[in-house]
Amino acid sequence: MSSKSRVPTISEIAERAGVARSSVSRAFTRPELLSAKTVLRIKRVAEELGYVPNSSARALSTGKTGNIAFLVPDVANPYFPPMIRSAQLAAENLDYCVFLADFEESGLKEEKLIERFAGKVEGVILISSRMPEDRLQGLVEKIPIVLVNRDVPGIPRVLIDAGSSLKQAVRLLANQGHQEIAYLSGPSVTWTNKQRQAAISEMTNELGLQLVVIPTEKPSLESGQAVVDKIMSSGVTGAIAFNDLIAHGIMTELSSRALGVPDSFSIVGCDNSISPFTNPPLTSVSNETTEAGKIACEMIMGLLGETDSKNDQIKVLKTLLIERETIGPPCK
Amino acid sequence: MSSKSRVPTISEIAERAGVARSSVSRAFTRPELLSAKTVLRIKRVAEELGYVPNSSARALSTGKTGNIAFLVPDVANPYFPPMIRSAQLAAENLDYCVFLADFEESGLKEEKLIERFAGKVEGVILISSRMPEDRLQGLVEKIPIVLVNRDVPGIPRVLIDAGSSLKQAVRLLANQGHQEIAYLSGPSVTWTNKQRQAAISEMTNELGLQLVVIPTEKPSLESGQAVVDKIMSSGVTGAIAFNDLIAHGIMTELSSRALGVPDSFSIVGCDNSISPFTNPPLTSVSNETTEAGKIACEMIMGLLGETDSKNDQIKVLKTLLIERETIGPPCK
DNA sequence: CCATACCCTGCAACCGGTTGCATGTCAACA
DNA sequence: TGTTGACATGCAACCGGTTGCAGGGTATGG
Repeated sequence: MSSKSRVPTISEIAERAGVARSSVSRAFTRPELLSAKTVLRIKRVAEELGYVPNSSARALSTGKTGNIAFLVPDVANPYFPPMIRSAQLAAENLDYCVFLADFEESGLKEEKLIERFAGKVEGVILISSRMPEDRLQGLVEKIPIVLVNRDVPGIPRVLIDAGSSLKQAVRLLANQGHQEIAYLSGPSVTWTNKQRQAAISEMTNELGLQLVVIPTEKPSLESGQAVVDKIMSSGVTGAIAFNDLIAHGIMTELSSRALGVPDSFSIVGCDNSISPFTNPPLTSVSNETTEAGKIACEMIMGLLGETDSKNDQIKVLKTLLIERETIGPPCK
Repeated sequence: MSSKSRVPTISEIAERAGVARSSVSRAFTRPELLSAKTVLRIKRVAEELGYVPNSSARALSTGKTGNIAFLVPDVANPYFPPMIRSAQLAAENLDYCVFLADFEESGLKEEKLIERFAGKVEGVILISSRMPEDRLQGLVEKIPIVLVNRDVPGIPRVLIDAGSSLKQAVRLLANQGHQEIAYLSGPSVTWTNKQRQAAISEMTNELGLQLVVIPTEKPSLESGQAVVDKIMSSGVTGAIAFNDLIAHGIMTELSSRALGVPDSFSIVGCDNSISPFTNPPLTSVSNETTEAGKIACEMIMGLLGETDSKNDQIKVLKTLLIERETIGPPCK
């Protein structure tokens, strides 16, 4: 047990510098109220003694902790890290620190985590929240919340709209001659999944294609691999997956059965997370997750009065279909 | 600006329940000191009013914030998220919250972040720290620190030893007939890179192979792609990369030049992060990052007196070479 | 030379819990 | 029935900052 050298308090600095405690406080928070000379002297003494303001004490008297929480369904899903990073960066620029937590795709755990963070943060950013709408509405009374990829009226939110890109993907498949395609759906409660499925469904109807919806257990590689049998027996010739991980799982499994993509089967991913690096490169929907994280953070800061809140209650980000090499004509 | 309903304080609960403030406090922290009846009454009132203890106030008087910080060089590198998740989970079980920050592979930023967190956390877990050793030694006087993949005497640390697995990989390449191989090195200041390079170098010497060390700019896919020209002109017939990302970048670039793996070139990755999913599946070194995160967290808790500290100053985790399909005979 | 105003600094209360110590109550025991 | 001690609760100081208000000093203008 190494003995930590104790940090000096405001009182010790005050004594050493021959001023009142309040002056020391002001030297750090509102130096314009003191004479330049005094500020300098105090800062010198503080430096010398290695003074660091105690943030619990500061938080107690100001009521501001300088922290926010960032909750994601699964840190290991490559969709989220870029968002985490950009949000953290944005927070850092305003001297905020960010707690990260993984709620493991569970609305219950999500709620528990929020409760735990409640006293420690000034606001919460919820990514792909699984909580029931009424609980969210209740929560928002107690703490500022910003949602990403969840559409609840009255709560500030950032939505990434993959709809038009997915419609374009359907059209692409139709142009190649596909008549029956599958949608490998993601977590059924999420806004993201509902929105993606709706867009695809709308477009297949419009073009007169047959759509088969096949649920997956999790938006992971493993779930993609596991669902290949169902795809094969459904008779479809192409598929759009909820995300790149599922799509890639399918590619891997097909490949192990000596079925090539796109020769034997066409496939489209979503999120552009790992798609540039698959072999062959996966056609996918690119979205600005980095931008989304940044905006979400700015929204929270707006709610906290740290930045000018333009009171943008909702921000929708566009996406782009990136055509690569996994779509071809149907193979029967 | 939605009006947040104010949280009641201990005083209001006390008044409503007809007891002293201290009793309310004890009802939550040391209920065994009060009669069961009183505890019940207080808790009921608290529940009713939606009381949540103010953690800043608690932190101020106890000196314990209940937070730790977890710093990684790059959140988006798939090597780290599993570690982040397991550490967070372990912390959560002991009622700790974890701050996450990305120091962008920079020792300077790392130091700045630690400074910022200093007052807010009880301890810091540093992953692949880039800070100079003397700075770390200085830091450890001020705050409990646990290192992962950095070997500084006197500071508790978790090391993932890929050495023996990489030696095995060299042997595998030698058995296939390779005479000259390359090591695509990672961030030069990191313990991980030094250790990996040393192991490979030792084994190539022992087996009489020629080793070419080719530096990469970052441990990323892009850097892997960028370095293919150098590899080709070096005349080697196989390579071991610092990590899977670099290895996969190389595979992608080779593939776009119509050079197949392992027919035209043999390659080995490290970390087993994306290797199961590349095409062809990449031979790589598997390591227990999940375990490492958990252990690091337990070590910190040990330092904080939360768990029995077995005073394990150092923990080394073994690795395993996973043979897949990217090693073949040399092609000249 | 005095009044006025401004600038700088100190005083003291406050933020919301925690905790050592004192006090009061009641049961058990002699 | 008086003494002892365990148990339950209250009192008040304390953690380390922040901030409204008051007061002293100095410059400025009449």
